[in-house]
Amino acid sequence: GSAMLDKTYRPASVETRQYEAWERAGCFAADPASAKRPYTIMMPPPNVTGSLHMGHALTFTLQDILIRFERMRGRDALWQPGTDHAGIATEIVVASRLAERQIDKRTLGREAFIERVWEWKAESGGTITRQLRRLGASADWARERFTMDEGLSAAVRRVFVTLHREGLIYRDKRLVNWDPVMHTVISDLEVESRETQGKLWHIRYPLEGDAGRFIVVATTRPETMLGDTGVAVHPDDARYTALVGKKVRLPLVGRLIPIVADEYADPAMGSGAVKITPAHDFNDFEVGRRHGLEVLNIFDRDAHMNDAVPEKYRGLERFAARRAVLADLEAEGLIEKTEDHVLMVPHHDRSGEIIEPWLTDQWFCNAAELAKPAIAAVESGQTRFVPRQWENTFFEWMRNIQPWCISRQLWWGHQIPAWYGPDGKVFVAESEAEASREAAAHYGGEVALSRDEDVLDTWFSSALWPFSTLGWPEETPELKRYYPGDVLVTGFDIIFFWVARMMMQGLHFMKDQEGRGEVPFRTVYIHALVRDERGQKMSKSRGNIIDPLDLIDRYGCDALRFTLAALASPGRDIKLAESRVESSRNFATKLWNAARYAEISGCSLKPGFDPRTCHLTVNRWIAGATRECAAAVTGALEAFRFDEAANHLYHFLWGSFCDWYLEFTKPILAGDDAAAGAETRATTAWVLAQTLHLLHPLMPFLTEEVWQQLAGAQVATPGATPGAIEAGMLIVGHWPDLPPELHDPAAAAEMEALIADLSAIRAVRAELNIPPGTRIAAELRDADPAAAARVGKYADYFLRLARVDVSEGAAGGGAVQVVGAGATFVLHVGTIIDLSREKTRIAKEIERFDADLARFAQKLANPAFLAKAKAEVIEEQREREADARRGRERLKAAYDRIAAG
RNA sequence: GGGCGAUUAGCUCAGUGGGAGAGCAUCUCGUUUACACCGAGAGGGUCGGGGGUUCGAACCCCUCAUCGCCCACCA
Repeated sequence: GSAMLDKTYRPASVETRQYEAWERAGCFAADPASAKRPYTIMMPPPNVTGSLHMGHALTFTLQDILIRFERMRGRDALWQPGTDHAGIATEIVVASRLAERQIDKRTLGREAFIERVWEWKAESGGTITRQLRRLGASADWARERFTMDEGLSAAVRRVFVTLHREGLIYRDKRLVNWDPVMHTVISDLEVESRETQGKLWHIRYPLEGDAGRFIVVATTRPETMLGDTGVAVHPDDARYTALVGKKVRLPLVGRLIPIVADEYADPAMGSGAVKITPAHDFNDFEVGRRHGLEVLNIFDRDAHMNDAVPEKYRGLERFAARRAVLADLEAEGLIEKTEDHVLMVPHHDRSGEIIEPWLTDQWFCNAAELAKPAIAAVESGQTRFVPRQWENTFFEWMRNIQPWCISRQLWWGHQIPAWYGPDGKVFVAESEAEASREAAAHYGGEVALSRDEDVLDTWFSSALWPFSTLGWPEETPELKRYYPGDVLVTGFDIIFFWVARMMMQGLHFMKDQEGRGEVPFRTVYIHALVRDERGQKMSKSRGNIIDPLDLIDRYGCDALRFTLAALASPGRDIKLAESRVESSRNFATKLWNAARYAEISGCSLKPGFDPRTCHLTVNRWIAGATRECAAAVTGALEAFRFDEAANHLYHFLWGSFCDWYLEFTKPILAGDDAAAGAETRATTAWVLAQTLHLLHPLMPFLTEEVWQQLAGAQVATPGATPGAIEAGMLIVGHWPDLPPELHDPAAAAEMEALIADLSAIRAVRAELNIPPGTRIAAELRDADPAAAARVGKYADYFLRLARVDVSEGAAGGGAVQVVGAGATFVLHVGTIIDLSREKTRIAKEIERFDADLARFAQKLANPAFLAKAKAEVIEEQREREADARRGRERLKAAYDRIAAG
């Protein structure tokens, strides 16, 4: 063997070394030429300038678990990594870094600014991928992509041009969500409504030609009255029927505007009359359209008043304008009343700025059309969501989807491939040369074209990720082999932003041999968000951020990974408590020491060893338990139950293997029976090896380290890359597929009964404070044959693990009665304990049995139960009642004996 | 306003019709050579309230309460 393992596992020294070894040996690389079945996960590309947070740690841990699991199951695993240029987010970061140095983005100019962004990417772009490596992510880094790579940019242009030709991308003048500080439009999804304490002002609008009479409208945004072009009342509102068709004179402005009847007006709200500002409110826009009202834009792109308003308000920014308007209305006695009012104010989720509905020309994508096949694909199960409930969320949004505004007035991103001729005619093409040719053909000669200055929404390129990363529009072997992906793992917060759009684009552009659209992934696994231990969202402002790298430093990567997996129950947020990570670290140490013990005890893996050939019950038992654990872990991972996989492994390794099996077998290893010793050593090593395999996806570093120190070099793994074979790496090992015959029911029953006996005796000893070192003579009473045989067979276990000598005869003094599995143990404790205390203890236990018996009796005496319950349920209840009765009888006998002295 | 989810031990959470569980924390005992990041034990819960279905409910249905999230045009 190898050098003896250190006393404790030191993650830091192991992690870097193992990771580099894996990468060097090519273990992460997918192999398009392989005969294996492919397995693909597209990594959701993190922001290129980002750094690892707990949400990343969770999502990438889960993905890595799946990738390692399937790789070990013999699949050609591709985990496609990359980063996203994250248009707005990155532009904001770079602009504010420049602002710190008193440099204004706009003064700098477009080209220079973009250069600065590329510099910033070069500087910080490697951070996130370095951190992913520290997390153990086994992604195929040689295939790393960036959404603004030339290849991916070409894919973006091809998609844009194609959809435009198909009429699914078009230019339109509509109200959009405008950020007046960043000077860009954003999509509906990027608007975040925030509850705000505001006021509701009731304003009198004088009726034309009817001096002294008013119609009162209520508004939360009085400054927009300068752009009012109508007042709406409900057609059935009797109060206003006579006024419909009449006009009001707009205060401060003097324009005459009509009163129209529209169902939008809610008679129950305010006065029942509502001012209509079509250019600055989405609802009003629709009302205006229905009644042919003028659309009067009163804001410029900074949300300052423009020349459409009376001179005194021009140039005022929106809140200054509000104050001025209110003051003037007040002065004219036109404010009827003011109420406090809570309203939802739209903000840009990135910049935090208050959004202004504003009328502009933008590029839109006909999402409703693209959504149809995506909806059908989920309905038919071609793509399924796990947990299932998220399909409803997906459907709800997709069935009510609005046109997707895809242009942004930013600089960092894919510039829209559209060029304008002198007369404004647009030429959409994949390159400027192509646009020029088209223009020349159109105009009958060379003309100067100007390119559309806008860039595309970041999510436009992310939507293509499942195929653009594989080389599309080229027909690469990768594209053919790795599309569609198997699983997409992500949080619910980007189902709309990303998942839905990948579905739309994938189905539209990727076709199978029959020409039908192909989904980008078969399964969407949606995980929860990570919160702090009190359930609060982690945020800088709350100061409750837990840095995953900090946890990795202090507890090891495997401890963090195991914790996240164990907490990843479906449909629930993850509240991360550090104590949980500590407990996982302890688990890692436990495994480390079990392996160390195996090494010290000479338990080395025997190639070709088959545990079915074991003779000793204890070995047959643990081999069966290993197979049960393997089956449970495999099933759990197949079902994305990372939590169950973690828990099964925890209990098997710590409980069954360490607490019982290793303790049971110590005397065998120390004993004279060479055959028994050899069998047990081989079994111990075998169980450990299976466990290392099963645990590897969750704790890759520790398991790899232990594997190589204990067994790795001796066991070649067919099918692995040459470097990995040579190194005997666990990462490319074979996932345990253990035969069901390993489970030996008789051996399991015997060992479980033994464990029950020992536990019962230990509990009583502890309860009666019998010193642990005190050996006690014991004899059996009322034993059934199986129990008698078992106790005889395992006398040395009773001695060592429960400190009772079952072979010694009776001695004098007080006796303690312990009910085990099928027998009573009479412990001759001499004068160690107080008999009255023992009587009390037994009486308490009898009470417990009585309570159980009463329940069983009631149930079994119930004719309805006997008539309607399933036969096996009744039988089970009968057996349990019989067990309880036997237990009680033994205790009662014991009690009587004590009472009799 | 609509929708979804949660409510089980002090804390964090498993448990989809038939014996209420785990980890951590607490308490007791113990350093017997893998491990004190350990071992052996113990205490602790009318499973949010109410109603219903059922022979039987933590689990299914209804209802209420509280908390969280998502969507939405309430001026």
